Amino acid sequence: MPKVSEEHREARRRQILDAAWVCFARNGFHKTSMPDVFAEAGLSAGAVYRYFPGKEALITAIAETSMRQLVEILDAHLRAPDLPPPEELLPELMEDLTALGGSAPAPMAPQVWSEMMRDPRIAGAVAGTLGDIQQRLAEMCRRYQAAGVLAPGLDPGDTARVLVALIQGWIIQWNTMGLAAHQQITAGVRGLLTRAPRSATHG
Amino acid sequence: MPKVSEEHREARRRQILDAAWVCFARNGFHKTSMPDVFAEAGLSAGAVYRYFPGKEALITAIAETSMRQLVEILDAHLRAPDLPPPEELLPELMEDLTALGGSAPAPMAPQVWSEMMRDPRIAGAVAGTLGDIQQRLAEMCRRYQAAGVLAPGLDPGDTARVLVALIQGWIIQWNTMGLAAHQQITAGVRGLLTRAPRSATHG
DNA sequence: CATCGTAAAACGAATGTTCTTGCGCGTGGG
DNA sequence: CCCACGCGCAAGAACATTCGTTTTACGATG
Repeated sequence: MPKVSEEHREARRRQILDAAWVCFARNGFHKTSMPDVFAEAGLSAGAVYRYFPGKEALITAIAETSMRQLVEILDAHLRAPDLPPPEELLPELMEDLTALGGSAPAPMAPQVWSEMMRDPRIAGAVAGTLGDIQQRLAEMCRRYQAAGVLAPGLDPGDTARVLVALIQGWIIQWNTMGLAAHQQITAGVRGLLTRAPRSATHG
Repeated sequence: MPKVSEEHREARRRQILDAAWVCFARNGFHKTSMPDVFAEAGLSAGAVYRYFPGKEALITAIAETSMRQLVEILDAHLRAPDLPPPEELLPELMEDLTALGGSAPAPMAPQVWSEMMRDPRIAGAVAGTLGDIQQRLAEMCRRYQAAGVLAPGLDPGDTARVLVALIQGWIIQWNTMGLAAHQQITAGVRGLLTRAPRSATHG
């Protein structure tokens, strides 16, 4: 017989995860101690350990959430009746990502990608979500090809992987080198894609 | 009066840095303990601390070195009489990077980029080198434009930043998702750039 | 009354760093 | 030329913290 409502339990989980998010974004996974999370959550050690078995569970949950944010943004664009022009797609995605948080997009992402290399549990929890991202971008490529604004000879899956890589590097540069780098990349992408191979000109 | 030759001292530094490189590549910066480095170097704690003030000095030195590797590869290409065709440039760079180490290129890079966000000393040590990389790529863009294989309207600096982002994401995906991802990106880049805006068709 | 949460203490393990010790070689007095 | 001295180098035990986690006892609450 539960003594508190299920919503209360879920709210506590969120409270803890939100606190962990703040701490991880501020100091990184490794330089964040569990007492840091306790303090940020305003909870005691016992309370946190009642909801999560340990620090690694917090990390994997946060890592998976951070990647899923991008999937949801892509889904929102896919649900819309039509996509922005190709040269505006990535800039819009970056703007949406920035709107989620602070001044730079996805501040958790670089350390997630770094951690994937050495922590199989994080890799397992995140790899599927990265595949989802690629799949959404491939679908967008197909739509562009159907609309005649992208060369039909391009493989959507391969092209999507290139876009994933570009997004990853974009996020890294925005987070490490600041807004100026972001604006340069925006200009560069617009310049490249407004001259990009389209069905109409290369079909 | 030094009791050992200067070459001996420099050899010891290299010995320690090489050991740190192996440890950091294997377990990451944070999951590598100083005793790990001692063991890998075959030296004692006192010996290592005689040559480096602490762990952070090792990290920054390794981080800077790892980024400079890419600069040197780019310089090698710039010294050559002519560049490969644009669609082969990035694949060749990735091959050169892979030749330096194991099965994936620049295994240190993702954690360096992640660490830049939170450690100002690493950011300071690496930002300049990243700027060097961008500058080399911009020079390559200018050469391509002069050769008429890249649209002259593109800003070399902005385009170079896009290439940096693409390389960063490429390295991440190769390291985290394996060789299959690399091959997909290679195919995607070739597909995009063989249809890329060139002076001859858009001039 | 069972449960949830708190506060605090304690846990062993592991961390980065320092300290003390002694080995070994270059050097200066014989 | 030889030998013992002395110093730089390295070793590795020992340092104080800090870590993640568990446990304790106690109060609040449904």
